[in-house]
Amino acid sequence: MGRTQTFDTGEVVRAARGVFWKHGYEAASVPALEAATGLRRSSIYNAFGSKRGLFDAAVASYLDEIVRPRLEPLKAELPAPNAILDYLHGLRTGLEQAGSFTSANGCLLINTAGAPIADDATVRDTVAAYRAELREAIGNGLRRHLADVPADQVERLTETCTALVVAAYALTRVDNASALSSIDTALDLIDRA
Amino acid sequence: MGRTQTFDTGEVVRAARGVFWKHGYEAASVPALEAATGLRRSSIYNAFGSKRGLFDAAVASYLDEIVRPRLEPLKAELPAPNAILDYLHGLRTGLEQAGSFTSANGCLLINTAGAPIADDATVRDTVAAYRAELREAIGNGLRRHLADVPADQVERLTETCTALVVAAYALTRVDNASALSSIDTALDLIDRA
DNA sequence: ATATTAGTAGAACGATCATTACAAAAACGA
DNA sequence: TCGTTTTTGTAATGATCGTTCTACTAATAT
Repeated sequence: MGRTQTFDTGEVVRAARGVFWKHGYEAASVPALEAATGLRRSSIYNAFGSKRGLFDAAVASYLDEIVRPRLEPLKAELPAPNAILDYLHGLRTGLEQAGSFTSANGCLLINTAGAPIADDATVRDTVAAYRAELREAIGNGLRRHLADVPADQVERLTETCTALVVAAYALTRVDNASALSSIDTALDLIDRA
Repeated sequence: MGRTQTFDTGEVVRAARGVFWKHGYEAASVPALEAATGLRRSSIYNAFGSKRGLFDAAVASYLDEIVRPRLEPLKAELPAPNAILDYLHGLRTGLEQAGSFTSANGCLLINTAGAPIADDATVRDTVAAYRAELREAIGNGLRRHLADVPADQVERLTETCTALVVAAYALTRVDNASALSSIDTALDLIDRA
Protein backbone atom coordinates (compact mmCIF):
# COMPACT_ATOMS: atom_id res chain seq x y z
CA MET A 1 0.00 0.00 0.00
CA GLY A 2 0.97 3.65 -0.21
CA ARG A 3 2.04 6.20 2.27
CA THR A 4 0.29 6.36 5.63
CA GLN A 5 -1.18 9.46 7.16
CA THR A 6 1.48 11.43 8.97
CA PHE A 7 -0.73 13.62 11.13
CA ASP A 8 -2.90 12.54 14.02
CA THR A 9 -6.53 12.91 12.96
CA GLY A 10 -7.77 13.37 16.51
CA GLU A 11 -5.29 16.12 17.17
CA VAL A 12 -6.10 17.90 13.91
CA VAL A 13 -9.82 17.75 14.65
CA ARG A 14 -9.21 19.10 18.13
CA ALA A 15 -7.25 22.01 16.73
CA ALA A 16 -9.96 22.76 14.18
CA ARG A 17 -12.59 22.40 16.85
CA GLY A 18 -10.96 25.20 18.78
CA VAL A 19 -11.21 27.51 15.79
CA PHE A 20 -14.86 26.68 15.13
CA TRP A 21 -15.59 27.01 18.81
CA LYS A 22 -14.07 30.43 19.06
CA HIS A 23 -15.15 32.02 15.79
CA GLY A 24 -18.16 30.02 14.67
CA TYR A 25 -18.53 28.05 11.48
CA GLU A 26 -18.78 30.87 8.96
CA ALA A 27 -16.04 33.05 10.46
CA ALA A 28 -13.59 30.16 10.69
CA SER A 29 -11.64 30.67 7.47
CA VAL A 30 -9.76 27.90 5.76
CA PRO A 31 -6.43 29.74 6.21
CA ALA A 32 -7.17 29.96 9.94
CA LEU A 33 -7.92 26.24 9.99
CA GLU A 34 -4.68 25.59 8.13
CA ALA A 35 -2.73 27.58 10.70
CA ALA A 36 -4.38 25.86 13.64
CA THR A 37 -4.07 22.33 12.32
CA GLY A 38 -0.68 22.73 10.65
CA LEU A 39 -2.13 21.14 7.52
CA ARG A 40 -2.40 22.62 4.03
CA ARG A 41 -5.66 23.02 2.18
CA SER A 42 -5.04 19.96 0.12
CA SER A 43 -4.53 17.74 3.13
CA ILE A 44 -7.63 19.06 4.83
CA TYR A 45 -9.79 18.56 1.77
CA ASN A 46 -8.27 15.17 1.15
CA ALA A 47 -8.96 14.03 4.68
CA PHE A 48 -12.31 15.67 5.38
CA GLY A 49 -13.74 16.50 1.98
CA SER A 50 -14.76 20.03 2.83
CA LYS A 51 -14.79 22.68 5.49
CA ARG A 52 -18.17 21.36 6.45
CA GLY A 53 -16.78 17.84 6.77
CA LEU A 54 -14.13 19.10 9.13
CA PHE A 55 -16.79 20.93 11.09
CA ASP A 56 -18.88 17.78 11.42
CA ALA A 57 -15.83 15.94 12.69
CA ALA A 58 -15.20 18.74 15.16
CA VAL A 59 -18.76 18.55 16.46
CA ALA A 60 -18.53 14.79 16.85
CA SER A 61 -15.29 15.10 18.75
CA TYR A 62 -16.84 17.84 20.87
CA LEU A 63 -19.68 15.57 21.86
CA ASP A 64 -17.39 12.61 22.54
CA GLU A 65 -14.58 14.39 24.34
CA ILE A 66 -16.24 17.33 26.06
CA VAL A 67 -19.97 16.91 26.50
CA ARG A 68 -20.45 13.22 27.24
CA PRO A 69 -17.64 12.88 29.80
CA ARG A 70 -19.11 15.80 31.70
CA LEU A 71 -22.59 14.26 31.71
CA GLU A 72 -21.32 10.76 32.52
CA PRO A 73 -22.02 10.89 36.28
CA LEU A 74 -25.59 11.99 35.62
CA LYS A 75 -26.31 9.28 33.09
CA ALA A 76 -25.48 6.37 35.36
CA GLU A 77 -28.23 3.88 36.13
CA LEU A 78 -28.22 5.15 39.70
CA PRO A 79 -26.38 8.49 39.89
CA ALA A 80 -24.84 9.75 43.09
CA PRO A 81 -27.39 11.70 45.13
CA ASN A 82 -25.50 14.94 44.65
CA ALA A 83 -24.36 14.34 41.11
CA ILE A 84 -26.67 17.07 39.80
CA LEU A 85 -25.30 19.57 42.32
CA ASP A 86 -21.74 18.61 41.44
CA TYR A 87 -22.54 19.11 37.78
CA LEU A 88 -24.00 22.57 38.30
CA HIS A 89 -21.22 23.64 40.65
CA GLY A 90 -18.70 22.42 38.10
CA LEU A 91 -20.36 24.55 35.48
CA ARG A 92 -20.34 27.51 37.80
CA THR A 93 -16.68 27.39 38.70
CA GLY A 94 -15.94 26.89 35.03
CA LEU A 95 -17.78 30.12 34.26
CA GLU A 96 -15.90 31.97 36.97
CA GLN A 97 -12.53 31.16 35.46
CA ALA A 98 -12.62 33.91 32.89
CA GLY A 99 -9.37 32.73 31.37
CA SER A 100 -10.64 29.26 30.64
CA PHE A 101 -11.23 28.62 26.97
CA THR A 102 -14.33 26.58 27.60
CA SER A 103 -15.94 29.20 29.80
CA ALA A 104 -15.04 32.13 27.57
CA ASN A 105 -16.45 30.48 24.48
CA GLY A 106 -19.48 28.73 25.85
CA CYS A 107 -20.76 25.62 24.17
CA LEU A 108 -19.79 24.85 20.58
CA LEU A 109 -23.21 23.42 19.79
CA ILE A 110 -25.23 26.21 21.34
CA ASN A 111 -23.04 28.78 19.66
CA THR A 112 -23.69 27.23 16.27
CA ALA A 113 -27.39 26.96 17.06
CA GLY A 114 -27.62 30.74 16.98
CA ALA A 115 -25.51 31.13 13.83
CA PRO A 116 -26.48 31.00 10.14
CA ILE A 117 -25.15 27.44 9.85
CA ALA A 118 -28.09 26.43 12.07
CA ASP A 119 -30.35 26.76 9.02
CA ASP A 120 -28.91 23.44 7.95
CA ALA A 121 -31.30 20.64 8.86
CA THR A 122 -28.57 18.23 9.95
CA VAL A 123 -27.10 20.78 12.30
CA ARG A 124 -30.54 21.51 13.74
CA ASP A 125 -31.05 17.81 14.43
CA THR A 126 -27.68 17.53 16.13
CA VAL A 127 -28.44 20.46 18.38
CA ALA A 128 -31.90 19.13 19.21
CA ALA A 129 -30.45 15.71 20.04
CA TYR A 130 -27.88 17.36 22.26
CA ARG A 131 -30.53 19.25 24.16
CA ALA A 132 -32.54 16.05 24.64
CA GLU A 133 -29.47 14.26 25.94
CA LEU A 134 -28.78 17.10 28.34
CA ARG A 135 -32.35 17.16 29.53
CA GLU A 136 -32.39 13.41 30.09
CA ALA A 137 -29.21 13.56 32.13
CA ILE A 138 -30.40 16.45 34.25
CA GLY A 139 -33.73 14.72 34.82
CA ASN A 140 -31.95 11.58 35.90
CA GLY A 141 -29.81 13.48 38.37
CA LEU A 142 -32.77 15.39 39.75
CA ARG A 143 -34.93 12.30 40.23
CA ARG A 144 -32.15 10.79 42.31
CA HIS A 145 -31.48 13.96 44.28
CA LEU A 146 -35.16 14.66 44.96
CA ALA A 147 -36.33 11.11 45.50
CA ASP A 148 -39.09 12.18 47.86
CA VAL A 149 -40.48 14.99 45.70
CA PRO A 150 -43.57 14.41 43.50
CA ALA A 151 -42.65 13.18 40.04
CA ASP A 152 -44.51 15.88 38.14
CA GLN A 153 -42.78 18.58 40.15
CA VAL A 154 -39.41 17.03 39.37
CA GLU A 155 -40.44 16.91 35.75
CA ARG A 156 -41.17 20.63 35.70
CA LEU A 157 -37.95 21.37 37.53
CA THR A 158 -36.06 19.32 34.94
CA GLU A 159 -37.43 21.47 32.15
CA THR A 160 -36.54 24.64 34.02
CA CYS A 161 -33.03 23.53 34.91
CA THR A 162 -32.33 22.42 31.36
CA ALA A 163 -33.46 25.81 30.12
CA LEU A 164 -31.23 27.51 32.68
CA VAL A 165 -28.19 25.47 31.73
CA VAL A 166 -28.77 26.12 28.04
CA ALA A 167 -29.24 29.77 28.93
CA ALA A 168 -25.97 29.85 30.83
CA TYR A 169 -24.11 28.47 27.84
CA ALA A 170 -25.86 30.82 25.46
CA LEU A 171 -24.96 33.73 27.69
CA THR A 172 -21.26 33.08 28.28
CA ARG A 173 -20.28 34.94 25.13
CA VAL A 174 -22.89 37.61 25.69
CA ASP A 175 -22.89 38.45 29.36
CA ASN A 176 -21.00 36.38 31.87
CA ALA A 177 -22.82 37.90 34.84
CA SER A 178 -26.13 36.72 33.44
CA ALA A 179 -24.69 33.30 32.80
CA LEU A 180 -23.64 32.94 36.43
CA SER A 181 -27.06 34.14 37.53
CA SER A 182 -28.68 31.40 35.49
CA ILE A 183 -26.71 28.69 37.23
CA ASP A 184 -27.34 30.23 40.62
CA THR A 185 -31.05 30.30 39.91
CA ALA A 186 -31.01 26.61 39.03
CA LEU A 187 -29.16 25.76 42.24
CA ASP A 188 -31.56 27.89 44.22
CA LEU A 189 -34.62 26.23 42.72
CA ILE A 190 -33.27 22.76 43.49
CA ASP A 191 -32.46 23.85 47.01
CA ARG A 192 -36.03 25.01 47.59
CA ALA A 193 -37.69 21.95 46.10
CA MET B 1 -28.74 74.44 -1.96
CA GLY B 2 -28.96 71.28 -4.03
CA ARG B 3 -31.43 68.50 -4.32
CA THR B 4 -33.16 67.17 -1.23
CA GLN B 5 -33.28 63.54 -0.17
CA THR B 6 -36.04 61.61 -1.89
CA PHE B 7 -36.22 58.57 0.37
CA ASP B 8 -37.40 58.48 3.96
CA THR B 9 -34.38 57.86 6.17
CA GLY B 10 -36.42 56.32 8.96
CA GLU B 11 -38.05 53.87 6.62
CA VAL B 12 -34.76 52.89 5.01
CA VAL B 13 -33.17 52.33 8.41
CA ARG B 14 -36.12 50.21 9.49
CA ALA B 15 -35.80 48.07 6.39
CA ALA B 16 -32.07 47.62 6.95
CA ARG B 17 -32.70 46.91 10.61
CA GLY B 18 -34.84 43.95 9.63
CA VAL B 19 -32.00 42.47 7.59
CA PHE B 20 -29.43 42.93 10.36
CA TRP B 21 -31.91 41.59 12.86
CA LYS B 22 -32.58 38.46 10.89
CA HIS B 23 -29.14 37.62 9.57
CA GLY B 24 -26.71 39.40 11.86
CA TYR B 25 -24.19 42.05 10.91
CA GLU B 26 -21.68 39.96 9.00
CA ALA B 27 -24.22 37.87 7.10
CA ALA B 28 -26.22 40.92 6.02
CA SER B 29 -24.75 41.49 2.58
CA VAL B 30 -24.83 44.84 0.83
CA PRO B 31 -26.92 43.41 -2.04
CA ALA B 32 -29.44 42.17 0.56
CA LEU B 33 -29.49 45.61 2.15
CA GLU B 34 -30.00 47.17 -1.28
CA ALA B 35 -32.97 44.89 -1.96
CA ALA B 36 -34.54 45.57 1.42
CA THR B 37 -34.10 49.33 1.37
CA GLY B 38 -34.73 49.84 -2.35
CA LEU B 39 -31.59 51.98 -2.47
CA ARG B 40 -28.48 51.42 -4.55
CA ARG B 41 -25.05 51.00 -3.10
CA SER B 42 -24.12 54.55 -3.89
CA SER B 43 -27.10 56.00 -2.06
CA ILE B 44 -26.45 53.85 0.98
CA TYR B 45 -22.81 54.82 1.13
CA ASN B 46 -23.64 58.42 0.48
CA ALA B 47 -26.17 58.53 3.29
CA PHE B 48 -24.53 56.28 5.88
CA GLY B 49 -20.87 56.15 4.91
CA SER B 50 -20.52 52.40 5.25
CA LYS B 51 -22.31 49.19 6.05
CA ARG B 52 -21.23 49.76 9.61
CA GLY B 53 -22.73 53.25 9.59
CA LEU B 54 -26.05 51.82 8.45
CA PHE B 55 -25.81 49.20 11.16
CA ASP B 56 -25.23 51.85 13.81
CA ALA B 57 -28.28 53.72 12.57
CA ALA B 58 -30.25 50.48 12.70
CA VAL B 59 -29.21 49.87 16.29
CA ALA B 60 -30.14 53.40 17.29
CA SER B 61 -33.54 53.05 15.67
CA TYR B 62 -33.97 49.68 17.35
CA LEU B 63 -33.37 51.21 20.75
CA ASP B 64 -35.66 54.17 20.08
CA GLU B 65 -38.52 52.40 18.37
CA ILE B 66 -38.53 48.92 19.85
CA VAL B 67 -36.72 48.68 23.17
CA ARG B 68 -37.52 51.96 24.91
CA PRO B 69 -41.27 51.98 24.17
CA ARG B 70 -41.51 48.50 25.60
CA LEU B 71 -39.67 49.50 28.78
CA GLU B 72 -41.52 52.80 29.15
CA PRO B 73 -44.10 51.58 31.72
CA LEU B 74 -41.30 50.23 33.90
CA LYS B 75 -39.24 53.38 33.80
CA ALA B 76 -41.91 55.69 35.14
CA GLU B 77 -41.21 57.47 38.41
CA LEU B 78 -43.88 55.34 40.04
CA PRO B 79 -44.70 52.37 37.80
CA ALA B 80 -47.99 50.51 38.01
CA PRO B 81 -47.82 47.77 40.65
CA ASN B 82 -48.13 45.03 38.07
CA ALA B 83 -46.08 46.69 35.33
CA ILE B 84 -43.30 44.13 35.74
CA LEU B 85 -45.77 41.26 35.39
CA ASP B 86 -47.33 42.87 32.33
CA TYR B 87 -43.88 43.24 30.82
CA LEU B 88 -42.97 39.61 31.36
CA HIS B 89 -46.32 38.33 30.19
CA GLY B 90 -46.00 40.49 27.10
CA LEU B 91 -42.63 38.92 26.43
CA ARG B 92 -44.07 35.48 26.89
CA THR B 93 -46.99 35.86 24.54
CA GLY B 94 -44.60 37.40 22.04
CA LEU B 95 -42.46 34.28 22.24
CA GLU B 96 -45.47 32.03 21.76
CA GLN B 97 -46.39 33.68 18.47
CA ALA B 98 -43.89 31.73 16.43
CA GLY B 99 -44.79 33.68 13.31
CA SER B 100 -43.91 37.02 14.81
CA PHE B 101 -40.74 38.51 13.45
CA THR B 102 -39.71 39.88 16.80
CA SER B 103 -40.15 36.59 18.59
CA ALA B 104 -38.51 34.51 15.89
CA ASN B 105 -35.45 36.70 15.74
CA GLY B 106 -34.98 37.63 19.36
CA CYS B 107 -33.27 40.86 20.26
CA LEU B 108 -31.08 42.64 17.74
CA LEU B 109 -28.62 43.75 20.39
CA ILE B 110 -28.31 40.41 22.13
CA ASN B 111 -27.92 38.67 18.79
CA THR B 112 -25.04 40.94 17.89
CA ALA B 113 -23.54 40.49 21.35
CA GLY B 114 -22.83 36.87 20.48
CA ALA B 115 -21.51 37.59 16.98
CA PRO B 116 -18.02 38.51 15.77
CA ILE B 117 -19.02 42.17 15.46
CA ALA B 118 -19.19 42.19 19.26
CA ASP B 119 -15.39 42.36 19.31
CA ASP B 120 -15.81 46.01 18.43
CA ALA B 121 -15.49 48.15 21.55
CA THR B 122 -18.28 50.54 20.58
CA VAL B 123 -20.69 47.69 20.03
CA ARG B 124 -19.69 46.18 23.38
CA ASP B 125 -20.44 49.45 25.11
CA THR B 126 -23.83 49.75 23.43
CA VAL B 127 -24.77 46.25 24.50
CA ALA B 128 -23.58 46.85 28.06
CA ALA B 129 -25.56 50.10 28.26
CA TYR B 130 -28.62 48.29 26.98
CA ARG B 131 -28.31 45.63 29.64
CA ALA B 132 -27.92 48.29 32.33
CA GLU B 133 -31.02 50.07 31.07
CA LEU B 134 -32.96 46.83 31.08
CA ARG B 135 -31.78 45.98 34.57
CA GLU B 136 -32.69 49.40 35.89
CA ALA B 137 -36.19 49.17 34.45
CA ILE B 138 -36.76 45.68 35.80
CA GLY B 139 -35.48 46.75 39.21
CA ASN B 140 -37.83 49.71 39.21
CA GLY B 141 -40.79 47.52 38.38
CA LEU B 142 -39.86 44.94 40.98
CA ARG B 143 -39.37 47.49 43.76
CA ARG B 144 -42.87 48.75 43.12
CA HIS B 145 -44.41 45.29 42.83
CA LEU B 146 -42.66 43.96 45.93
CA ALA B 147 -42.87 47.07 48.07
CA ASP B 148 -42.94 45.08 51.30
CA VAL B 149 -40.02 42.78 50.48
CA PRO B 150 -36.53 43.51 51.90
CA ALA B 151 -34.50 45.70 49.55
CA ASP B 152 -31.52 43.35 49.29
CA GLN B 153 -33.79 40.49 48.31
CA VAL B 154 -35.39 42.60 45.61
CA GLU B 155 -31.91 43.52 44.47
CA ARG B 156 -30.95 39.88 44.07
CA LEU B 157 -34.21 39.13 42.31
CA THR B 158 -33.55 42.01 39.93
CA GLU B 159 -30.23 40.51 38.92
CA THR B 160 -31.82 37.10 38.41
CA CYS B 161 -34.76 38.39 36.40
CA THR B 162 -32.52 40.48 34.19
CA ALA B 163 -30.42 37.41 33.51
CA LEU B 164 -33.53 35.41 32.70
CA VAL B 165 -34.88 38.01 30.31
CA VAL B 166 -31.52 38.28 28.56
CA ALA B 167 -31.43 34.49 28.44
CA ALA B 168 -34.89 34.35 26.91
CA TYR B 169 -33.81 36.70 24.17
CA ALA B 170 -30.59 34.84 23.60
CA LEU B 171 -32.48 31.58 23.34
CA THR B 172 -35.25 32.54 20.93
CA ARG B 173 -33.12 31.72 17.93
CA VAL B 174 -31.65 28.65 19.60
CA ASP B 175 -34.42 26.88 21.44
CA ASN B 176 -37.83 28.44 21.89
CA ALA B 177 -38.86 26.00 24.60
CA SER B 178 -35.91 27.07 26.74
CA ALA B 179 -36.74 30.69 26.11
CA LEU B 180 -40.27 30.22 27.37
CA SER B 181 -38.96 28.33 30.37
CA SER B 182 -36.74 31.28 31.22
CA ILE B 183 -39.65 33.68 31.35
CA ASP B 184 -41.76 31.22 33.32
CA THR B 185 -38.96 30.87 35.84
CA ALA B 186 -38.80 34.62 36.27
CA LEU B 187 -42.55 34.83 36.80
CA ASP B 188 -42.38 31.95 39.23
CA LEU B 189 -39.61 33.56 41.27
CA ILE B 190 -41.51 36.84 41.53
CA ASP B 191 -44.63 34.95 42.53
CA ARG B 192 -42.80 33.25 45.38
CA ALA B 193 -41.06 36.36 46.69
C1' DA C 1 -32.36 80.36 -16.70
C1' DT C 2 -28.19 79.11 -14.59
C1' DA C 3 -25.01 77.52 -11.28
C1' DT C 4 -24.66 74.65 -7.50
C1' DT C 5 -25.38 70.87 -4.72
C1' DA C 6 -26.71 66.31 -3.83
C1' DG C 7 -28.91 61.94 -5.16
C1' DT C 8 -28.69 58.01 -8.44
C1' DA C 9 -27.08 54.38 -11.36
C1' DG C 10 -23.92 50.97 -12.63
C1' DA C 11 -19.44 49.49 -13.50
C1' DA C 12 -15.12 48.40 -11.52
C1' DC C 13 -11.74 47.46 -7.66
C1' DG C 14 -9.08 44.77 -4.62
C1' DA C 15 -9.55 41.46 -1.11
C1' DT C 16 -11.03 37.22 0.58
C1' DC C 17 -13.89 33.30 0.49
C1' DA C 18 -14.27 27.88 -0.27
C1' DT C 19 -12.87 24.75 -3.49
C1' DT C 20 -10.23 22.30 -7.14
C1' DA C 21 -6.30 20.98 -10.18
C1' DC C 22 -1.85 19.45 -10.81
C1' DA C 23 2.85 18.33 -10.13
C1' DA C 24 6.37 16.94 -6.81
C1' DA C 25 7.69 14.39 -2.75
C1' DA C 26 7.40 10.84 0.60
C1' DA C 27 6.41 6.38 2.56
C1' DC C 28 4.62 1.99 2.30
C1' DG C 29 4.27 -3.30 0.22
C1' DA C 30 6.50 -6.40 -2.63
C1' DT D 1 14.69 -1.14 -5.66
C1' DC D 2 10.38 -0.42 -7.88
C1' DG D 3 5.59 0.60 -8.40
C1' DT D 4 1.78 2.22 -5.99
C1' DT D 5 -0.68 5.17 -3.07
C1' DT D 6 -1.25 9.12 -0.50
C1' DT D 7 0.34 13.36 1.25
C1' DT D 8 1.96 17.84 0.28
C1' DG D 9 2.88 22.37 -1.80
C1' DT D 10 1.44 25.85 -4.80
C1' DA D 11 -1.31 27.94 -8.13
C1' DA D 12 -5.53 28.94 -10.05
C1' DT D 13 -10.70 29.00 -10.04
C1' DG D 14 -15.05 31.36 -9.73
C1' DA D 15 -17.87 33.60 -6.48
C1' DT D 16 -18.87 37.10 -3.29
C1' DC D 17 -17.54 40.42 -0.07
C1' DG D 18 -17.39 45.77 1.16
C1' DT D 19 -16.07 49.80 -0.96
C1' DT D 20 -14.99 53.40 -4.44
C1' DC D 21 -15.19 55.87 -8.92
C1' DT D 22 -17.33 58.23 -12.53
C1' DA D 23 -20.89 59.86 -15.27
C1' DC D 24 -25.55 61.37 -15.10
C1' DT D 25 -29.74 63.17 -13.34
C1' DA D 26 -32.63 65.95 -10.52
C1' DA D 27 -33.82 69.60 -7.47
C1' DT D 28 -32.83 73.76 -5.05
C1' DA D 29 -31.00 79.03 -4.57
C1' DT D 30 -29.75 82.99 -6.87
